[in-house]
Amino acid sequence: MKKKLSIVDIANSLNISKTTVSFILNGRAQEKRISDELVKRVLQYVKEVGYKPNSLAKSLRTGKSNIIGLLVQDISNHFFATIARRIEDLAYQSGYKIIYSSTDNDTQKTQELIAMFRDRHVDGYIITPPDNIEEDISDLIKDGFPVVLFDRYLPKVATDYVVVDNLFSTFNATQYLIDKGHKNIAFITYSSIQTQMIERLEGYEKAIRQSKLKPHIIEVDFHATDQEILKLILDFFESHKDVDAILFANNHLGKCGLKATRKAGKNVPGDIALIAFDDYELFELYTPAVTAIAQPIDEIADNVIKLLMERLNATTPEEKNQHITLATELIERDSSR
Amino acid sequence: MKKKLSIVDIANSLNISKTTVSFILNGRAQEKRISDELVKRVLQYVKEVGYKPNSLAKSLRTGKSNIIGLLVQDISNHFFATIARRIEDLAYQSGYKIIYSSTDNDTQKTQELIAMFRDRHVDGYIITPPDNIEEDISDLIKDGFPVVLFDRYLPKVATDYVVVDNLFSTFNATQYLIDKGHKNIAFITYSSIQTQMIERLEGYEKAIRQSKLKPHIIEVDFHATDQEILKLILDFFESHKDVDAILFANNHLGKCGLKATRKAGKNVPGDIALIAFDDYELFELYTPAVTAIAQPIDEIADNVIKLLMERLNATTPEEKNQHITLATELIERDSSR
DNA sequence: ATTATCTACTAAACCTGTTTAGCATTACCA
DNA sequence: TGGTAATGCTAAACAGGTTTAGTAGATAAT
Repeated sequence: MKKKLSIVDIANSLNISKTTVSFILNGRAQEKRISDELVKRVLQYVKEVGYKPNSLAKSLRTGKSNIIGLLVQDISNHFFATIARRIEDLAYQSGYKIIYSSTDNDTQKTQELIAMFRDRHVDGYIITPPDNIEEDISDLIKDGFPVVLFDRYLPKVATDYVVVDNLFSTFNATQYLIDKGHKNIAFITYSSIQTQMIERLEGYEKAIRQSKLKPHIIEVDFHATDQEILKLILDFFESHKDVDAILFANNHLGKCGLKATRKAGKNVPGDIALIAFDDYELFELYTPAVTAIAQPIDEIADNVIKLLMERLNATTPEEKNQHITLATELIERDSSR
Repeated sequence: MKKKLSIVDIANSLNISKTTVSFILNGRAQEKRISDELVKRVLQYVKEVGYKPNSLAKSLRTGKSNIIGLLVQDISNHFFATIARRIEDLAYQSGYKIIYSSTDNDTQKTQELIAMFRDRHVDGYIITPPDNIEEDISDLIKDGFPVVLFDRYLPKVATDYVVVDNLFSTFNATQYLIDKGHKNIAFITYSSIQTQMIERLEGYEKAIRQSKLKPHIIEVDFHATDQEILKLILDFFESHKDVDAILFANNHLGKCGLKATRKAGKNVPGDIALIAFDDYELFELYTPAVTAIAQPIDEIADNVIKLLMERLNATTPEEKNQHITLATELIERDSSR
């Protein structure tokens, strides 16, 4: 095991001060009037022996880490995993590393994770905020950390965010079902105060209201197991035999919905039409293929990173916040034809 | 913004030395003969003002970080995402945080990531190794870092690992198809020198050989796109009309296989029976439901963490390595009936 | 000749903890 | 009473970088 070299070793080997080495390695040679000849000699030697500065020491002194903290609701969920993956790649290209973790929508866990990230001197934050986290996020911002939210935002917190046009998406999907002649359209969602969920509900309600139809809303507890969700939906089928279409507020509910319709022996779309929010391969390959509201995953990731990089590279803290709302796409498939 | 407290602030406020504070906070009060009265006073005050030691400074001095580096092939793949999620939870319970990243099976990227992890003073490593990474992993081990591999292992590197019984799994699945009367069973895999892939191929070949059947093996390049894989399979269907069963070497190939059989208009399992390695919800919900070799995801994660924790807590470096091989389960569904 | 300016560096402080070595007191013992 | 041991705590070194403040010597300006 070759012992790791330190900047002092480099300085000693070249008989110069570690200050000089530090200046050169940080590109401040010109500014500090280090001769070109010495710069070349140091760079050459450093390359030769493969010296890499200890980033802990660096972070300790500078307060910067070149690390971005990414907090998603659940990394094992396809939507978040894919976005996380792309964010990771993009950040990497800009010289940043990512630390990520799942919040589980658990406020306390999120608080602990934020504390850990702060402690680790993370440079910026990308977060899908759980409930009641406003204060912690505000503190981050107050303390000058760049924060970008996505998927949802916090109305009471002024910060950058990237979301999709949830209200229009469900309005449009519901209208689509109405246009197909469906009269009893149900909406299955989580009971949540998060913006994306509220907006999706509003979009549904707006379309239903406009057409003077009767709303059917099932709210599922966020911590309900798949079994419980399944049972809830099956019970709903029992008590609402007239429902002829369902809109699911996210991919997980959609998946449970598929299980439920199958178990109930419903013919899709003959007996009942289905539309899910957030497309993924299951909906594409399922028989019959499921109509879905596809979120622009790559675009979301691209914009999140773009906003964060702008803030990280800004010399003065930008005062006004940027809010990006992206369009979704209704992908029509067999389940709603 | 309240400025972050340092151990010096604590010491000054209490008019004692920061050494004393450090000893107390690290539970070395008894050993260092600090009076119980003072211990109580310090602990009380620290709690009161909410002081948390700066972990960067701590890591810099001690060389320990309470962070585990997790390198999986692709975090957006369901199998890895789920394992990563569970590993994260388990590590968290033991007081460790996880930094994870995707290797993409790219050797150079993996080397860079390992360098970054080392640099960040990560305490231990969990890795699904790509090709040609033997030397880097050996270096880690030589330098005393706990390393646990999973999903595959490196025959030339002596370390702990957790894998499944790949050979038996595919042997068993192939035999299952043979018992059903299939005569022309194909195996679709990646051209890979990784142990898990080699073993899966061997299991298939062994069963085919025992029954004196003719092997049909398609090897797909790891970097092939879904489109290319699809085309390859469709071409294979064209040129091998007699094939009546396919075993896929992993979930992604299985997914492409579903698309292919659908596109080719094949009746499953009438025309052709399918079995996929590595179960997930798509296979469960697809019509017809796909028979799959289910890996014990939770058990894999549990054992990986168990092995790593044993090494992390060991006072002396354990000489002999532990190799854990877990059983898979063949989940019979419609696609092979 | 003296002062100012510039060049090319560097010593020492700093970031925030941990760890080593050691220093007063008091207690104990012969 | 003098020597040893135990008690209770601390100063300073250390981890490995960055940054501030400054220095020695050469050149230019007054």
